[in-house]
Amino acid sequence: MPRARSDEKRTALLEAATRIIVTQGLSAPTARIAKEAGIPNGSLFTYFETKTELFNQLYLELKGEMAATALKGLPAGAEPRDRMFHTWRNWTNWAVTFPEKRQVLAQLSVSGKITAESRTAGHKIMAELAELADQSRAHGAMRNAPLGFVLSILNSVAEATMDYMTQDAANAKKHCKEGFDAVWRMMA
Amino acid sequence: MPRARSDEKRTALLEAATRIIVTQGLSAPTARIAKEAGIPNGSLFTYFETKTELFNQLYLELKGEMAATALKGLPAGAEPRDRMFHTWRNWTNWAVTFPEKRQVLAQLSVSGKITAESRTAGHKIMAELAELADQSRAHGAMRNAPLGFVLSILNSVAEATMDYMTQDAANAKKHCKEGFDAVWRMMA
Amino acid sequence: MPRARSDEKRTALLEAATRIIVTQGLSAPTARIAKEAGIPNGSLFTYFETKTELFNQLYLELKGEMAATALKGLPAGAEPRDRMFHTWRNWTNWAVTFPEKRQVLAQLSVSGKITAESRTAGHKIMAELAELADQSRAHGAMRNAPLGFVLSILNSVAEATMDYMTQDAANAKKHCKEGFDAVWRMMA
Amino acid sequence: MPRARSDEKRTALLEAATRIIVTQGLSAPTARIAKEAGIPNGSLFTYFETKTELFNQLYLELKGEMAATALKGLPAGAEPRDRMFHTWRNWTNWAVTFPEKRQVLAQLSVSGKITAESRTAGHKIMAELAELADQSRAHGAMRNAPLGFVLSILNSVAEATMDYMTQDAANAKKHCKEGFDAVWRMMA
DNA sequence: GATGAATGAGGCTTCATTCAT
DNA sequence: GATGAATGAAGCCTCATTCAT
Repeated sequence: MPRARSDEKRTALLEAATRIIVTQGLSAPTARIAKEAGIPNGSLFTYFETKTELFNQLYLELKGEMAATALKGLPAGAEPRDRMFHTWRNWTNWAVTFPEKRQVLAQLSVSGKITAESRTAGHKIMAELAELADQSRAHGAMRNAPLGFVLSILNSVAEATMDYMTQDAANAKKHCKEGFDAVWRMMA
Repeated sequence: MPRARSDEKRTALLEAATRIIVTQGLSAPTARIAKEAGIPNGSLFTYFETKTELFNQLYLELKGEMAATALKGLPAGAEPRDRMFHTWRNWTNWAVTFPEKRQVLAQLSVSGKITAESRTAGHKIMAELAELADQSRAHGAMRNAPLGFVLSILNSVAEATMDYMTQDAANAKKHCKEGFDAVWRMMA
Repeated sequence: MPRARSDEKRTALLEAATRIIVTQGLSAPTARIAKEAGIPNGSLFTYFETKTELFNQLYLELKGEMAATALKGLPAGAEPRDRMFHTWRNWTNWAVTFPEKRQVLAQLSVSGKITAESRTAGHKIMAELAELADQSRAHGAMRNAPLGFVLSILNSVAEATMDYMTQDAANAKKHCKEGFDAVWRMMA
Repeated sequence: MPRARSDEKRTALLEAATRIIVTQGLSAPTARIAKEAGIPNGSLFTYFETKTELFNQLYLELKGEMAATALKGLPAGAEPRDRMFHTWRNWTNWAVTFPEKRQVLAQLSVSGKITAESRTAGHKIMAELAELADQSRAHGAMRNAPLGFVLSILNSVAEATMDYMTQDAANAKKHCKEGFDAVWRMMA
């Protein structure tokens, strides 16, 4: 694929896709996405070879943004628990602030359209978070469980927490803390 | 007296749908499903008014089977922890034994095609499990958290556990136990 | 076709068809008509071999009712003009009283589903009216025009009059008279 | 620059529709129409959003052509009667020359698929003819009747005349004259 | 490169009619 | 005879992708 000319348009397309997918699902027509981005339908394929390719790039984009947000300002020398909580708070806040992004990421993840390469790349993006989790559980109850399992649980409790924070936004902070405490009890 | 509506065909259709959706996703053609069930395409619509209706009924069917399996043989007088574990084992085993059913249920759940009515009915089906969870956390760390939150976490850890049991079937039993211990630590 | 058992059901079907066709057009499903008549869908075909056959019989039924109403109470010894007006009034009043019947008759007439036999039969039903028209124009301006042409004009002006009477029901009587005067001027 | 929308194809589609509707009625498949126009089935929908939209545009097209033909070469300073007759002759001749167009226009008119907008637009197209009729009846028997009523009658007698001209083409000219005389007697 | 018209395979659903019960 | 489930052909429309301009 030749380097796309305008990065602006690429971004516009990705953002439009997010907005459209939230309301119409993954079966939303590419033409609809292009229109939302203010770009002619045919041009979408100058930026993404296929619809699937668009999905994969969007997946990576969202995952990257999520990870970057989660790890932003991570206190270097702090205790594991504090570092983990810092990340947890950033992470869940991102999800509450951008519920559409989270929802689209979830849809893409189960779509069957995300390639193994994308998933691997996605994991790499989350590597730092994985390391953090590994340190956190190093002396705890799950010290001998497979790390993948721990991460999977961590992730799923995070999802449940985000759900609750979104649903009951007034007490978001409290649910965030509760979720974290639960996770910490479980793994550390 | 005309031919009576055949429950066999309905079931055949539902089972065929499960098999086809696993491999082709929710966008699988209704004609493909009908063919798999050995039934003419038009007849699918005597049993389900629309494709979406088929999805909703399949969702309820699977959820029902899952709940029934989870609660089967629940020891009446036992300790909460034992009752909970009994259920947990049944539940995760069902998922490992019928990975396609689990996968389809997951796909349906995020599809945006499941109506609020179906979701409510689905919750009702899970009511007994909810009660069990409520008793389990009654004196534990999450005694004051909203029950919905607890259930959500319970469910998401179960999902993570099932993933791992399926992935590493040789140690399924161990992962089942680990998952349960983690959950119990969290809520009780 | 064997003589249908119940004339009541036949009539119910014909009346239901009229009601349904008004709102849904001739492409209304036979099942919908049967339902409206309170009769099982398959049974419709006990009374009418095909949908087209139902249309043809309905056509004749409506045409017959229209003609019978138009000629009811025709004063035997009166002047042609009076006889004609009597008929005209009955005719247009029928249309205003049963606009659905008139509309359905119109739809059927242009549908391309009415057989030549039905049309011929329809003309026979209107024969008396034709004779009346023939006498009316016998000494008038159209005395040498083909009778068919005269009838065609008579009919089309009647249609226009009915439209106006229906549209402006408050002055129906006036429009009825105006229409008749116009026709009379034209043919007599 | 992309391919420009081709007016030729649009016209081909409209003409094909006319030909097909004459023989198969309004229920003719869009695919059949596209094929007749030598255009792929999907492309029909780049020119007309829906089948109904195609019908509405065809209706307006035909009505426009009819009106334009009727008023062509209208003698500016002539007597009302002459102006009216000029129009009448053009009008009925058009119908005899293009019986399919007339028939299709009739079918569309009663189809229930023509929107109120289209009808209004159709009336506007006929506005000049309406004015002509208004002048013609200004001092005649129908001077006090609602103009709409007069137009309706004018139109229906025209239809009857066209029928007869088509049916008995050898005497078309005579029937044309007879029809006009009848109308003139009626309104002027 | 940018544009948007063009394509045609394929999907969901409808429905007249038949026929098992 | 009465019933309503069964059938499968067919219709309208959608849409990812291509390509003429």
